[in-house]
Amino acid sequence: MKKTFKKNERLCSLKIIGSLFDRNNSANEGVFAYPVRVVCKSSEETHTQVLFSVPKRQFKHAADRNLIRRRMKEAYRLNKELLKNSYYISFIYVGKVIENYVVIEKGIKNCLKKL
RNA sequence: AAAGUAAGUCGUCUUAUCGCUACUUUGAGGGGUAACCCGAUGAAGUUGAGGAAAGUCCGAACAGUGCAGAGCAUCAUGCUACCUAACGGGUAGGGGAUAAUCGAGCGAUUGAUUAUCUACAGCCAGUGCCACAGAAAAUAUACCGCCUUCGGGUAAGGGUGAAAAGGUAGGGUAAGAGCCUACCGCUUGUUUGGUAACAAACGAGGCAUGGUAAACCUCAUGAACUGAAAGACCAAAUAAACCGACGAAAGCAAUCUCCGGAUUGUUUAAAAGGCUGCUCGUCUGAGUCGGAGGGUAGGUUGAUAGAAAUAAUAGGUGACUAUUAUUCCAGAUAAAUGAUAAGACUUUAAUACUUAUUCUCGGGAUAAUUAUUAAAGACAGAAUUCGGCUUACAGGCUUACUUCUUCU
RNA sequence: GACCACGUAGUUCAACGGAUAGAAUAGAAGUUUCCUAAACUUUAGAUCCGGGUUCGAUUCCCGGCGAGGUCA
Repeated sequence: MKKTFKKNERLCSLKIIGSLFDRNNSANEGVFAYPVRVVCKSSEETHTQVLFSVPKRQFKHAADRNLIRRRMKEAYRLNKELLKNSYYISFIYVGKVIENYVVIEKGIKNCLKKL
């Protein structure tokens, strides 16, 4: 499997995102490994679709949010062969400080292993 | 040479591997009669954040709505000239305030230099406010005082206060007072200089006008409103339904007719609505307004060749402008510029070596050079686009000024 | 992206340009009680920050900072 991350691997549909964050939907499952929280559900499509989110409440500056999102994206790109089935996944950063790349990669790896 | 201040300017770099955005070229194969289309999480190449991209404080472009027009309201600005597409921005100039230094005069006051600041139209159009203190805070009906012919006259003195009815000196007077004189200040007229703000000179007025307009307000100038979630096109979806309130008048003509009427057209009237917030006025006119609810919520465009950038020359004190040449320099949309490794550069700290200075000469302290190790490299991320302003910012460079030290 | 309002004691709110910035609660100390509660007495507490206008600013003006809200 090639280590690419193109447009069709990203989760863009507003409807699916809405259903993913609907608290009443029992199909969603959650996984946690510091500093990342994962909300996901299984999909019928051939590719797994992913979104990354960093809360504005914790990180005020857009430059910080961009940095964290890019590190998470990189970690997912290099480790996504760990996944067997296809999912809709949202990665949410819950750390209070900006962690370096090693810590974020460890968290993403653990999440993907649990799935 | 160092430090500080001000202005301007730059604001990390190189290589490798993996990956992202856009564009160009290519195309295993598939579809189609053909033109051509699709196209491998294909391949190759080029390209990809800022001086503030930020705050959203001003001004425009652009777009929509509206536009017979008039008035009012509302908002903004406010010394002068210029720059500019425009501006509440900038440049140059004028006036003013504060502080320091050096002067002139008995004094009131005032001249020069330097630095900093300056929302700097109008309280002789009107209205309001001016706590406490003080006799009095603006129409001085005078509290004490002074004088008196006992009717009154009088603002010279009265500790206050941010502010007290022009000031200083002299004359004058019953006591006083611009009542009079000189000087200073103020107001005002003329002339001269300057594009103008304004300045200077020569008169005139006895001074009438306390402060406050970042108080209401007046005057002048400007502004129609909304804001890319604007707007245009394509696709998809559906509901001309439901509930409540208000309204649906009359004439003529044509058609249909079960002769009761119904439909359509037209004229007048009218609920209501449009025309920015209001009024006048004006237009449309059989539906209008409100509630609750349903559906859709994808794509293309707007949207990146411009009041563009760079360089040279010319004009201007300057902001800036003109001409010529060259260049094409992000275009994402749940939102592209990243990760890892190695190296360079800069800064800081520690250790070691060497040199210099100094001392209580055991050694220590300070400064500089070199080497090694470690840490750090700011503020901050395009979202339609420009011109400004404001704010954040490690460090480097250039220019000017000031201060002190060393050397010549 | 565009736009709109707000900031006062620990908390919820007041306050014409005139000051010792007020009230209710919460806090602290004391009185009362065998102890606690209630009650009473006392006390310490704040104008988001920096400039300006004014004799004087929580209030007026400008700039920042913070925390909110609206839109198809």
